[in-house]
Amino acid sequence: MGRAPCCDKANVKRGPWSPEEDATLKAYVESHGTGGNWIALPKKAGLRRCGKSCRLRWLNYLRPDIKHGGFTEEEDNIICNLYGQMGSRWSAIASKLPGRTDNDVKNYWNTKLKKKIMAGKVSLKTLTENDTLPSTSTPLPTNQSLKTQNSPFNVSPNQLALVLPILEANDNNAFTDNQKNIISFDQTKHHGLYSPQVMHGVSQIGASSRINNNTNESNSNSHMVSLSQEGSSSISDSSSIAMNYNKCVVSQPQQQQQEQQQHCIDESMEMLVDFGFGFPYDFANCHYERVGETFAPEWVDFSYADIKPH
DNA sequence: AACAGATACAACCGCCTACTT
DNA sequence: AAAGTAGGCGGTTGTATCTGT
Repeated sequence: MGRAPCCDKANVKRGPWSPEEDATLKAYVESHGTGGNWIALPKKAGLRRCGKSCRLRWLNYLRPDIKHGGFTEEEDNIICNLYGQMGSRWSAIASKLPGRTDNDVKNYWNTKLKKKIMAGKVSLKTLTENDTLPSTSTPLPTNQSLKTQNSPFNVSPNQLALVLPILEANDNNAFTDNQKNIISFDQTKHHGLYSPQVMHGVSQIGASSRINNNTNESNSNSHMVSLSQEGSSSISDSSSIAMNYNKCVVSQPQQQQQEQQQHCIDESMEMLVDFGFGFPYDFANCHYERVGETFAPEWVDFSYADIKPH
């Protein structure tokens, strides 16, 4: 049984607010305050609206100090920097922008700012090894700790995305039928889509061998992307877990090639994972190299951020 | 002028958390 | 301590408006 609804949906008005409703709510809140109880407020104010709806209307639209539209360049930069540091914590980001609401910032990001970044008009702060992660996250595990990680359940959600593929790496059946509702896209056609500003390089889990997909041993350039939203026409930022199973060559530094040649050709997993950071950190392309019986992450390439299928 | 598709943004939904009983 | 509840939040949807054909 689900949770009880906050109001009687059949008897409350929904949809856009009329000027009269706005005036009623504004007058009531200005003269009485919210009373610390939004659920009871609409009845007291004489509105046929859900309390949550009233709260949202007040906070996002009617509050006297609200600014609408016309984000400045300075605000763009603040949003980009904060997003780079904390991801899609819109409320926290909006709190640094006087007069802006979380909804406003979120909409602005989704409809305009993201495109500006992709066009290279605004740069996004890139995490480096010296940067700290958002305070709500524990640091990403080191390469070593990931390799020996047995249980994903004592780590943060951000880490979970990194650990899950290891557990499921050998098991294509770990994915549900819905997840196998797959769009394939060609890496070679998307490799140049991202702007230089959008995260590429190697994550904190450490750099090592890079996998060369352009060799004959590489059996496919086709990556499989599972959708979390059936029927969606594009991969959303929050789509999670995609996979491809490849046989490919691991490039090694010249001097090591001869002695390690027998290890150079190996099976690897490549995965698109959701780190929970939101764009552009989603869709890191994780490469996993077989180590003994398990797969261990070798490097993470963020260059696939925000790719779209064709 | 009419239509289709894209865009912007307001509003809703449902989950999570903190607080109260 | 457990259960119930409201507030807060991020993700998603609905719809009005804009733009291109």
